[in-house]
Amino acid sequence: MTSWAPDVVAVTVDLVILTVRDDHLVVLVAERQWDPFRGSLALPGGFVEQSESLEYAARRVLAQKAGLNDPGHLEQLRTYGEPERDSRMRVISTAYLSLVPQLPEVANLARWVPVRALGGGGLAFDHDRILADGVERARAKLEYTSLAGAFCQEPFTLGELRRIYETVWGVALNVPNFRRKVLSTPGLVEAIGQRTEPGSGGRPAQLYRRGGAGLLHPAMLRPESA
Amino acid sequence: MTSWAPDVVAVTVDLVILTVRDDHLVVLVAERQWDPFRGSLALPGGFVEQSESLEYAARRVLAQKAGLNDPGHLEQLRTYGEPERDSRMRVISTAYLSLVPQLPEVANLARWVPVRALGGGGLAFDHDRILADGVERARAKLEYTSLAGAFCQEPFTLGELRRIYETVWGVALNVPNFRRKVLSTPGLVEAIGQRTEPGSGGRPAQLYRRGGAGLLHPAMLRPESA
DNA sequence: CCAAAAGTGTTATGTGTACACCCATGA
DNA sequence: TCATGGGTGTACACATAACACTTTTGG
Repeated sequence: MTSWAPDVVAVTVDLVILTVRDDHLVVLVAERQWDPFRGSLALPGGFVEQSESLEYAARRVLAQKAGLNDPGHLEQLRTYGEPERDSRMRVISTAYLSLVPQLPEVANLARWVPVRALGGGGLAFDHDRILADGVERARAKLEYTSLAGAFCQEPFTLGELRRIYETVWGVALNVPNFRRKVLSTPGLVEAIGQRTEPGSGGRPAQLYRRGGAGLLHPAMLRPESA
Repeated sequence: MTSWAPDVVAVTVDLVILTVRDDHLVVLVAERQWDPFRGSLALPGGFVEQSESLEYAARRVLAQKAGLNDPGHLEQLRTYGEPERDSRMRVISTAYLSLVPQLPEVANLARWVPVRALGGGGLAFDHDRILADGVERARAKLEYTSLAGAFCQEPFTLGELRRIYETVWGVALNVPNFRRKVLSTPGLVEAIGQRTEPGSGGRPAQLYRRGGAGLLHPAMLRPESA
């Protein structure tokens, strides 16, 4: 046994937190207070502490920087480790993807920005790439999982659920066929036996909550994507 | 600016290297020479050096420990960062998944072991979990990508390609339907206009090479999995 | 009355699946 | 002639896509 020791690096977590507001897919970003990239927008993130797991660190950042104590959905996205991605030191970052319902208000210095407004550029570090990966993951998983429900506040109508798909995918879906597809997929949604209060024109809709199924068989296919 | 400094941890890469040999899905493992887990089997891995990217580190380990200089396929799998996963120090590990053709021989101290022989237990650290994640990723990606070709040495027959799917998925596929499915998927395979030499009974088969397509539309569905 | 959103019915089209059958080779 | 693997044809079940139509609300 020698006195050799491995190189050490700093490890962070960065969060892609998505929700749908006013028919726009929006992401939570914060303005950086210090260099590098002072004044630029960046994804919420933080260093991983010695005795916490990566997921625990992600939940801590979610609570501290976004005020979210119960993320509807949280999954690991990918790890980014290019040597020059942070000019200060060697930092590798494990990104997490969180999908939350519309409810959260702007927290601290963070705010919601439409993904399309960022247009693939403008975030600090390699966060444009991380955001793009997160959005693509979310789009893909709507197809074969029940993840769209994570964007909805319960109870929800099938119209609200459909607008989630349409917003995230950026396409229009056929209304009657969407309804049949959702209802014929076991465990995707469960009717709670109530209707919306009439109030804004149109027939009151039945209300649903998320079902127990995680994976969809067969998948909900998106039309040739936009 | 204060003198605060982030916690630092060691970062490693671990590799799940899969291939198909004799109709078995096998993984490359090495016997550990030092504690902890001395004598146990573990996935090939190594520390990430200061100035190399994670993927570069994975390629270096692939070359050094497995003698593979041109992996057919290499992708990031997931990052594992539980605080107690390595008793010596805080180590987080980014796992990579590599799929290679049958050709490679056993290298150095590493050897091929059927995944089913490990039976979900027996590897050092949390490598059972990493292996399970890698196998599940490979199984899933056969469905919607052209990844099965990465297991084949070119040129290959449709029968060989079919046995890849059957071995990885652990199911039997309908022979005529598999053929039509593969040939009707644009860019999956390309005929090279030659046949196998007759020699072992049965009609000589046409030979193919991998096509340019990465994603399959529509997907190759696996029967209810085994 | 019309507009808007929910919800139902029907039909064409395409894809997956099952199975019968033929072809080319070795033993 | 049989066994083995390659390769073709065909019919049925099922899912999607397109569109016409009805229901229930507000203006």
